[in-house]
Amino acid sequence: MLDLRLIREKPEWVKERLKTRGGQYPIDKVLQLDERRRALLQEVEVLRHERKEKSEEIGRLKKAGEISLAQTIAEQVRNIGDRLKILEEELKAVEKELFENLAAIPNIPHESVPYGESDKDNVVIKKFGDPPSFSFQPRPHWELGEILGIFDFERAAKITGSRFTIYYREGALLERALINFMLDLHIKKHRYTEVLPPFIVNEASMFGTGQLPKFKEELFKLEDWDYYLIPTAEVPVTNLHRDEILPEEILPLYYTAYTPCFRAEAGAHGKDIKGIVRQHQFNKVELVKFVTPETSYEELESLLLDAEEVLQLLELPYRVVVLCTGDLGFAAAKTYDIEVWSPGQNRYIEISSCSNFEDYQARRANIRYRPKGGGKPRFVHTLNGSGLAVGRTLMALLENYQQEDGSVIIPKVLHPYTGGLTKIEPKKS
RNA sequence: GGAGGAGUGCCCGAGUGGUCGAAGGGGGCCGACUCGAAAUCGGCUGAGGAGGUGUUAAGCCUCCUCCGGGGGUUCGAAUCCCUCCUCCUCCGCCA
Repeated sequence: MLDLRLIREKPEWVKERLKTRGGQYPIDKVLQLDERRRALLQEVEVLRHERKEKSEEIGRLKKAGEISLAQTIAEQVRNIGDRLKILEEELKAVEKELFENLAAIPNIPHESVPYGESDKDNVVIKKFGDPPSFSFQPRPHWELGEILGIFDFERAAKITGSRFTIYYREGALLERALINFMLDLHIKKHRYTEVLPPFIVNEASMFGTGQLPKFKEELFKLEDWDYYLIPTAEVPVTNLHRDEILPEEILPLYYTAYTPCFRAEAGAHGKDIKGIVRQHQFNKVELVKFVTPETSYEELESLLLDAEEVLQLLELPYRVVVLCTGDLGFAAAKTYDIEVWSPGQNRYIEISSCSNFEDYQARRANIRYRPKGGGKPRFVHTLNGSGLAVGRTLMALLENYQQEDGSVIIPKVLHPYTGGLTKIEPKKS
């Protein structure tokens, strides 16, 4: 949520900055409702004050035994009450509409974000490693999965439906190894605090991070409950501190969480239908930070490096792009995507998204901190990034470490997590 | 799932229709005492919003809202009624 005061004071600047995202946002509507709200509020407050004073007067008169005078005044106050009721209802309606419109406005892109209309305008800012060269035609991971006997899409479709996968043996082991490897790296080396949150959250949490109300069609909702399956650990972890005032001394807070993620993938028909790239359920290790406003852009850079290190240690080639204004997510002010190289599909595929939300989520979720030495609470800045999407990491690992016979070498850093397994051999059958 | 009990400020805790944004205590901050500290004494110490003053600052002033959430009764609600949520105790069930 944007600061209403900012919109009130610099409407033209806000409009101009939001124009870079493309799309239409109800700034004028907000301004108009804000004005109406304040006019009504003043009227209401005058009446409330009058009612309060007269009610107190009645109390005094009754105590003094002036019953009939008290009744006369009570009659007057009833009239005030009737008028108030009408005005308060109108005020409430205006506030609701104002809130809804304000909540529909996305975050303002940071000034360092390049202008652009779509993902084609994103800018590559760094590359790590070179795509490996193969003496044979590298296979996509779903073919390797077949050879190795570690994926089962058919039975997953039977049990649930499309876009679900079953992992067997080394596939399941490797997924588990990757989760533990990533968590250990972030916990021990990068000093994040491990969290294992609920995978189902309520509506207020979804609102806090910006998934609701606008992106409902991308979520799985539990029938007859106002509960949703999380699309990312960002939701429960950022909402850890919803409606809290944190002492500045404990900032910055770093959290890492492994969770499954559930996404409806509405509007993705026909996209990435093969393999494990786009699933309704996938595993992810997430990084979340709560920081002071002054440090949030440095924190974004270090968050990105923390995520990148996973790929560096796995020796998987990747590049980092900065999302342009037109491709930026709703709540983000700036986002870096990490894209890993897929030899089997001959393209870079997004494996992490690291964003600074500034105070946009903090305002929606009411997450503040008390400055050192006291003073008014201020909104924190929140950040998060994948560290990393586990399924896609497994995909990259299979494709980049594949051998001609379909076997796959397991990189050294994972050996402590695979019980000594160093290579996956083709299934004998 | 059934039966009871409870939710008040940073924490504990009083308040059951009128001047209560809320006694008292703890904690924290400031000051006095002290070479310094402890103890003691004094003062200050919730959040949000609207308006005024001020350089669209700090500060100051006036007012409104908030005693788990929402709704209602009343001239007036922390206090009465309804409803939802959360926590605790007992029973049942269960991994």
